[in-house]
Order: sequence, then C-alpha cells, then structure tokens
Amino acid sequence: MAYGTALAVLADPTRRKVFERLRGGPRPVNLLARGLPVSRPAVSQHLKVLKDAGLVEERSEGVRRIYSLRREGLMELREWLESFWGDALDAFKLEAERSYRLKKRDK
Amino acid sequence: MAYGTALAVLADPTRRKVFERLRGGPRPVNLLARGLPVSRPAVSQHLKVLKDAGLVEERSEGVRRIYSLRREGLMELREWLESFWGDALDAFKLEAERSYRLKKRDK
DNA sequence: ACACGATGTAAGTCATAACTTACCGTTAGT
DNA sequence: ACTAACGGTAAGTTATGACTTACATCGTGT
Repeated sequence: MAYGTALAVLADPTRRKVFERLRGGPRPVNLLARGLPVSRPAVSQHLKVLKDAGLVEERSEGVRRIYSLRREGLMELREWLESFWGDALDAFKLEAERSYRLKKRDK
Repeated sequence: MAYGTALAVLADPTRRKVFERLRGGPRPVNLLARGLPVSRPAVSQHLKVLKDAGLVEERSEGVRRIYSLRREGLMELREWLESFWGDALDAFKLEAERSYRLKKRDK
C-alpha cells in the first residue's frame, strides 16, 4: 500500500510545493528552498521524506545534491485513484489527454 | 487547489478506509464503523471531513444517514496527478533545465 | 591549509488532528 | 408515551510531525 505513503507525504503543502518544483527539472537544495516560507533545513527534511517514499531521487554533483522527480513513485497512487472508476475510465482518460494537447498547443 | 484538500483528507489511514468502504456502495454510519479499530464517533468525524472535502455525500433515510461516494471530488486530484506525465511536461523540463544551466554559468 | 558554501542531522518547541467518553436530539417500534 | 437504536457534537487528552536553531561534514577554490 505504497499509495498510502504517497498520500501522506504529498499531503503537506510545503513538501508538495518542493515536489512540484521538481517538475521543472532536477535542482539542488538551495534552489528548491529559495523563496519558500520555511528554513533550508526544513526543506532538507522534506526531501528526505520524499526520497524515503520513492518520490524523489538524489545524486551528488560536487558539493551539491541534485534532486529529481521519480514518477514511478506516483504509479501506485495513480492506479489506486483510477480504481474508483469503472468503464467510464477509458472515456475520461481520452478526454484528459485531449485537453492536455490543447493546453500544449496554445502555449 | 482542491487537490490539496483531497490529499490531506485521504492521507489518514482510518479515514481512507472509511472512504474505500464506500466503493461497495452507499452505507449507513454504523455499518461503515463496524470492524474498524476506532469508535463510532470517530467515524462520524471522519465522515464530516470527507463530506466537507466533497468526497462523500449524505442523505437521510429515516434515522439513518446514508453516505455515498462522490467521484467528482477526486477529479482535481486525478488531473493533478496526470499532469506529471505527458509530452508537454518533457518540453517544459528541457527548457527549464536549459535556463538553469545559463543561470549557473554566470554566477 | 584555511575559509566558505552547500547540505545533512540533532534536539527541542509547538500546533494540530485523531482519538476518547459523555451527552443530546431524532426516529421507529411496541 | 416510553424505550431503544442511530448518529451528530462537545470537551479534553495525547501523539505526531513540521518547524526552528545549532552543529557537523564534506567539497572547492585561493
């Protein structure tokens, strides 16, 4: 039941914001912390939690720790969510994909 | 940002179990509470939270309150999750990474 | 070798939320 | 009308976790 872990980890707003920042690509800690309303150590702690949950991975680059997103960490949560729909599932999936394409087009 | 609310609400294991029980169809409170490791009032409180989050709806049937699932309450969370995949994402990712390299260079 | 910048970790504080018990109102049956 | 079942709400307790500051560590450049 890793989806439970993912839910718990992403429930915190600050931690979620850190996670979302990684959508923009891999980033070092100080960059992730910049502008957030909490201290840098707080961000480090959030990153540890995210990493333990498999939502994020870390690599060293000199003195920096570069964190990046692990989409696989979201898979179970995704499947759990999808399991709430029945046949209507495929219809929604298609529609979602379509609206995505639209958004992309008018960028 | 209702997906934040959904995440927070579903993060609690007990509350999530109550929510999941509703997959089997509408049920009265005492049935939802049966077998759970918490008291019946606790379940009532969880149901209130679920209802306030739009994840559940309630109808009266005599002295019973019948709760049922509201899938629409999961929509935003679902879309947020899906937004982590897709071509638009990769495009954005590349661009972000590029601008990051630039910033790093002229430090 | 030294100093600085980047980051993880320890320890302690504090707010919150999940639970409990006790109580209340409401409906159904006799 | 009385009683019992259903379930919401109040009040209080307690564990947890998100944060802070202080410190330790490890690379980099001079």
